[in-house]
Amino acid sequence: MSKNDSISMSVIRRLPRYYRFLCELDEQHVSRISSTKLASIMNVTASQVRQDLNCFGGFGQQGYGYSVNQLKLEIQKILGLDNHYQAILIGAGNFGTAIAKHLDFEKLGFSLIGCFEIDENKIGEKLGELTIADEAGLEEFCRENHVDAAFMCIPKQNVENVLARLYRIGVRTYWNFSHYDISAKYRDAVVENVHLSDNLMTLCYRMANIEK
Amino acid sequence: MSKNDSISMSVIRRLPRYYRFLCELDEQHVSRISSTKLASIMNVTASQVRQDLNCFGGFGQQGYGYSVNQLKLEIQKILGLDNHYQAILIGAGNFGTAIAKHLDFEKLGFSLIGCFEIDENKIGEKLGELTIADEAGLEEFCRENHVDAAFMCIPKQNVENVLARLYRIGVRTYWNFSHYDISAKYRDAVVENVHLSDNLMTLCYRMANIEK
DNA sequence: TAGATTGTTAATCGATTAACAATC
DNA sequence: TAGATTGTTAATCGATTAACAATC
Repeated sequence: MSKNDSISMSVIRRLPRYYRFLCELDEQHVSRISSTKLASIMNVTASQVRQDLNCFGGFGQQGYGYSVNQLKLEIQKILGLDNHYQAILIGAGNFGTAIAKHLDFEKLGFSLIGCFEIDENKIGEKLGELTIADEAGLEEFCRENHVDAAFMCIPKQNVENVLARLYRIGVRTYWNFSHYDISAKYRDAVVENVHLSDNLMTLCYRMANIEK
Repeated sequence: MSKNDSISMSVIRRLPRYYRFLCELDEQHVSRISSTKLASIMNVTASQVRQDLNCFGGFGQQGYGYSVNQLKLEIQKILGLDNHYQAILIGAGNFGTAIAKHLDFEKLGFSLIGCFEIDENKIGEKLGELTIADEAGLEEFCRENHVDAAFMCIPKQNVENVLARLYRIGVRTYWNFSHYDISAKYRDAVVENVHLSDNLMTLCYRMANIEK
């Protein structure tokens, strides 16, 4: 709605960060903030704050600034965090478990409704509210439940098989922790990759090339 | 060395991805590749590949392309992956454990030499080769061992305390999984953040705004 | 030599910052 | 009204892409 018209990815990827800072300010009962102050807290320019927010509409008020709570809610709506996209976890290893236990999916736009494993020893165990299910039952589950997204927490070599099955049955949005290149195989898939080792290599580079 | 002169972060952050693809090609015994082919595999432009690589020197050969193995080794060297930066893990919860078990630090420029926890139930347990130690012994450990970096895998509210202690004793490079804003507090710290929930929110946005 | 492909310069595109008129 | 601060346009900066001469 409002101004939209395909916002650039640079802006989108900054939104969660705005959201985090606004949530904090809100918790601290700060009711209004200027772009200058917000920018200084976030260590960006005030221009950028105003430009970014204005992609979606005029949330501020001249001479006053922005209402923290209102702006927070606006960004929440823009990000779609009020959704409950039904997601399943593929792989209940250390990573899958960590994610399931530590992220509050309901506040991030998702509901975790299933969890699948190949390791027989884990099948049947509890993971929070969920019972870890046999990956063999994946298709059946997806037929009986509407599944919007899959969180891929399995090693690269196991991705190809499950991915093909998920794609075939219509699950085409993935949060991918593996190094399997999902987008290369399925051009129309919506994929967000988390490449931890890439991130660590960047840290290594920076250590090896101590910045000015 | 060679051409350096402060390479832009956009280029740096692409290096790990080049590295991954080159490692794969190398494993598949592909010995040479042109910028055009590499670009098509990686779904980027050939121009970008050549520009990026040329930031560091002329690794290719006109009319021939690039030697996969040589290029891989060059990038490895540029990223500093041959280092063994001594790192400690702060927090042996689900995340810390997942990271410690799944990442091959030695191939990423690091050696994990210690692991600290506050939870008494976990202290003394094994985590791979390491024994989980009492966080109280952090300073002593850092005095006895050279520590280059800390992997922060503890909840936000616990970061402030440990961080101050780490900083005081001279550990100023952090791989940060928490939402604590390390750079705001310590401007000279070298920090790489992994904000999983930010990433998931971005996925949510994309689902809520299904792209063209 | 002819063909291929790099290294590199120049052109384009997009993102960030600065400036300021509008307005609360 | 005067002061503050936005929304928005224009200027700058940086990153990406295109083009092509150099050269293997």
